[in-house]
Amino acid sequence: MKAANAYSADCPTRQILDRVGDKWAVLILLLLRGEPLRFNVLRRAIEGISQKMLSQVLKSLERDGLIRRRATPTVPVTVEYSITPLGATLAAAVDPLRDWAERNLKEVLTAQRRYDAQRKAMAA
Amino acid sequence: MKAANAYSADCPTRQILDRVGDKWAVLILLLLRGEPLRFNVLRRAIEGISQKMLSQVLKSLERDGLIRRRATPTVPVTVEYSITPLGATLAAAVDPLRDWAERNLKEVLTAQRRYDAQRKAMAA
DNA sequence: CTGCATCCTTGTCGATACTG
DNA sequence: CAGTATCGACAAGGATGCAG
Repeated sequence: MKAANAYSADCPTRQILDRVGDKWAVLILLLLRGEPLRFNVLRRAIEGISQKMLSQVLKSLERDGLIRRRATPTVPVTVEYSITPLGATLAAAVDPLRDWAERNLKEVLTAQRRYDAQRKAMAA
Repeated sequence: MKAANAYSADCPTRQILDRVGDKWAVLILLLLRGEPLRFNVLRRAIEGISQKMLSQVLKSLERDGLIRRRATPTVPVTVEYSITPLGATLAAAVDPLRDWAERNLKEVLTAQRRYDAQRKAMAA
């Protein structure tokens, strides 16, 4: 009931959370689930991501074996990113979370307002 | 406006991901699922978290309505954190992710080694 | 025991410019 | 088109000390 279910620094949950914790990574994974996409298509699909971040995260996802990069030597080059079977299983595991977000965001926002209002009242 | 399946900055998925992206928050949520816990118990259960971070994240979780804080006016004061029904549903949504982590961490690590080895070979 | 305030180091990330 | 390189601003996060 206590120390038994502690979370050591190297437990799988924490290692994966470090990656899923990257919001960009998850968004990319979800987008690629539908079909392979090109660099600039992803860039435009994800509002606010910089080209540096996109490049970085794509590389990281490829390293983890979650997506695959395929360059075709046209001029100029075109590069397609696609999800791997492993990546697809992760995306599926993220689905419940996305569903939860859509169903409960409003309630979370309400709780925040309540909390803030109460704190403000106490300050006064 | 954006493409049909783009992720705008204010979509629920991104807002929740910003919170779940906090690895500490998720760990705390999972720990509290079992039973209410005190501050220092949590601190010890989560290897490597600083007291500052713990304090910060707990407050944030409370604000979001995901956990509840209850102080009993003993001397010295003792504080218990417990999960709310809303928080419990989020924890449940995170479960598939934790399962995925445990089942697939090894494969991810393998992919990383493969990737690194290949890059090293190309550098040479 | 449970925190908040302060300082300070470190890393993160956007902006910009340039290459194949 | 698809990146890499560099710089600088900014914020996250650890350490410490103090308070309720």
